[in-house]
Amino acid sequence: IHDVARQSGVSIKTVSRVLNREPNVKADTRDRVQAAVAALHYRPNISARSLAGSKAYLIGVFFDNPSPGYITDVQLGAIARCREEGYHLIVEPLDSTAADLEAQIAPMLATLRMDGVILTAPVCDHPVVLAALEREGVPYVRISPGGELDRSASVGMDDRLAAYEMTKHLIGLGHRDIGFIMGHPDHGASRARHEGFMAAMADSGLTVRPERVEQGYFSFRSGFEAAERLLGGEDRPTAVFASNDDMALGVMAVANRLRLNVPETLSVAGFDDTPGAKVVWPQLTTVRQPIAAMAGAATDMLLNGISWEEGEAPPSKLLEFELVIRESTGPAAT
Amino acid sequence: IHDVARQSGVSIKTVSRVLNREPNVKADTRDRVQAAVAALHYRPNISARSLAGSKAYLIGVFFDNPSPGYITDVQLGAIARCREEGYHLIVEPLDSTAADLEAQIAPMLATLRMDGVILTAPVCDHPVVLAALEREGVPYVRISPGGELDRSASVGMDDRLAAYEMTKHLIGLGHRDIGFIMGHPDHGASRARHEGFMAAMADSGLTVRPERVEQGYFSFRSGFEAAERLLGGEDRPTAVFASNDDMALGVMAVANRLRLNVPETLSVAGFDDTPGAKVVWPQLTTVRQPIAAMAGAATDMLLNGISWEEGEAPPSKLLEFELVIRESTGPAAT
DNA sequence: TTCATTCTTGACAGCGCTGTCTGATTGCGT
DNA sequence: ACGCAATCAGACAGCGCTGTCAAGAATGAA
Repeated sequence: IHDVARQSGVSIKTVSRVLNREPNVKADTRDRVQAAVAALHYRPNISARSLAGSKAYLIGVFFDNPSPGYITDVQLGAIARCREEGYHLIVEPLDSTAADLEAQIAPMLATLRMDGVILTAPVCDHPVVLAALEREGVPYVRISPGGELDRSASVGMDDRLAAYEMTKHLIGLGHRDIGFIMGHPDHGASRARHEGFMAAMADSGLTVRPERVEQGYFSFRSGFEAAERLLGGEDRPTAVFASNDDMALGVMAVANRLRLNVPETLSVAGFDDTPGAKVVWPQLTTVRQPIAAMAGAATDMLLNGISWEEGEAPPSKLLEFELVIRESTGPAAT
Repeated sequence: IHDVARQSGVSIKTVSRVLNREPNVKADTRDRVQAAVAALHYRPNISARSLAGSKAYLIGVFFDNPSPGYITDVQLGAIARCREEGYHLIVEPLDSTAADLEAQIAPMLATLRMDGVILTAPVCDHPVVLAALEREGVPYVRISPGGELDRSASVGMDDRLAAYEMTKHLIGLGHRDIGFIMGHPDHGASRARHEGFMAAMADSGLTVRPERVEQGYFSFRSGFEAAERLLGGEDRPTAVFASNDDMALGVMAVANRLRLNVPETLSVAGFDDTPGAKVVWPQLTTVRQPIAAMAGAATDMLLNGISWEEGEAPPSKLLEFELVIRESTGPAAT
């Protein structure tokens, strides 16, 4: 507080200056102030700072019930960057199906005056949420948005390419008849993954029978049910590629029940590399998303200030994914 | 802001009074103010409130890398209560093995001046964390603490009884030779669960051979390795009770690999009822912890103010658990 | 009716910082 | 030496609320 100013023999404004790393402070005075700060264990009060200044030192993370592993990773990635800059993370789960979404979010935005918010699927594509954010003038960056890429900054990965490569991996193993389980239609990544799958099949001269593509919803149960339809009869694919791990786990469960050996009789591939992927036997071949890194990059954008010219594309960043080949995929049965 | 006061023809102090539900405001004026608030979409600024007043409207959640499902549930449970009171949740992952833990936490406590923090295992038993909290005078409540129950308020469940009942369930199924995998020694619940197991065995006149109790660390891998030791030889138990689901999943993986049918040849029981429990086949018999409810109760305590007389026990709340009997346990092979 | 008591409201200071502006000092070219 | 620009430091107001206190209105008892 003022004690620091007194102890180092400067005005409180100068203390404020060194705390905020403002220019035009002699190295000598800066050192004196920093010494006093350390000696007195002084810590600026965040409320006072945000009231007086323009920054709130708060970053928000909005999500709606995606997998726990996903959101934990996002939080960890974001926090790591926040810490370095003295920011803190506010988490706000949203119910995107609620009728009063607007009423939930608008007051929060107004009271908190956060410096930015990170949006994950599916709220990152929810028009009400985006509109509220824009109206309140809160910068936001979306992680893996499903569309309107030029509406805001975003970070993500090339879901299409990842699905393409995974499909190619399966084809390389000799699979010709591959089942695919789509993700939740509200998640933008679902479409990209589906496209990647279709493209890889087409590029390899393989046709996909319509009944080999099932709609899923990213949940274990939906994967389970889709797999029952896919694998129930005599005429079944030799591999199934599910749009996320939870659904792939559902496929494994069905395979187990049907006594189809994985990977000898049936190969199974997932997407996301959630902790669950290593928890089954055999362990799941999947795609590793750099979730924490994406959240970190999003935080960086927010912290550094995002802005772009009218008519130009907003900043966006595509991070590298990685195919994780484990035991659940193998050569096609001949 | 002031507009509300003007529009409703009262002073800004009166507006503040109705906003804070203070007594001694005529119903008539209150209605007028509320109408103006609604009309103007006025939302009080949280920084100004906490700077001027004594509340920060912020609750913290500290955790160190427990399972994602667990911390997500905690957050959800806490947020639900926070929302009703206009509070917000700050999440702070901690690295309890870091040497500079103190340096991480003290500044944060001082700058944020949170109204309370919720501690989960294992940080809820970390002396440095507790000391820092007490020094800064920040109220905290611990979820499932491992000891020093009279040091702070806490909420939890009866881990010992739950383990006791699960063991009885296994015994009731005819199992006499049961393996047990202990949890992480740093987590307080581990000891209670172990005790419950031992007590149930003893009460049923069963002896536990030392080699039937393995040390685990709550991770899938540790469960996997413990299970390899437990099930590797010819002389194996007919059931394994793991101290949490992740380890139980490890047991299932080993069973799968060893071609031991679950539950015909081997029964497996877990603890926690994480999402993963339903994701394996057969689905896991486990104990459901009311995690969100515990976090909600903890939040309630913080919001209502916790205090207790010197010499008395601090408030604490034990919530109900539930045995979830699914397919992974069955009659002992005869 | 009168006075004491309670209820209801407003004026005002100030929470702990930062933004702005102004003054003091320094450096450098000539 | 002098002047001008660049650099550094301080005074001061005020961010948007709440706490305190005191004044005015209403109520009830005598």
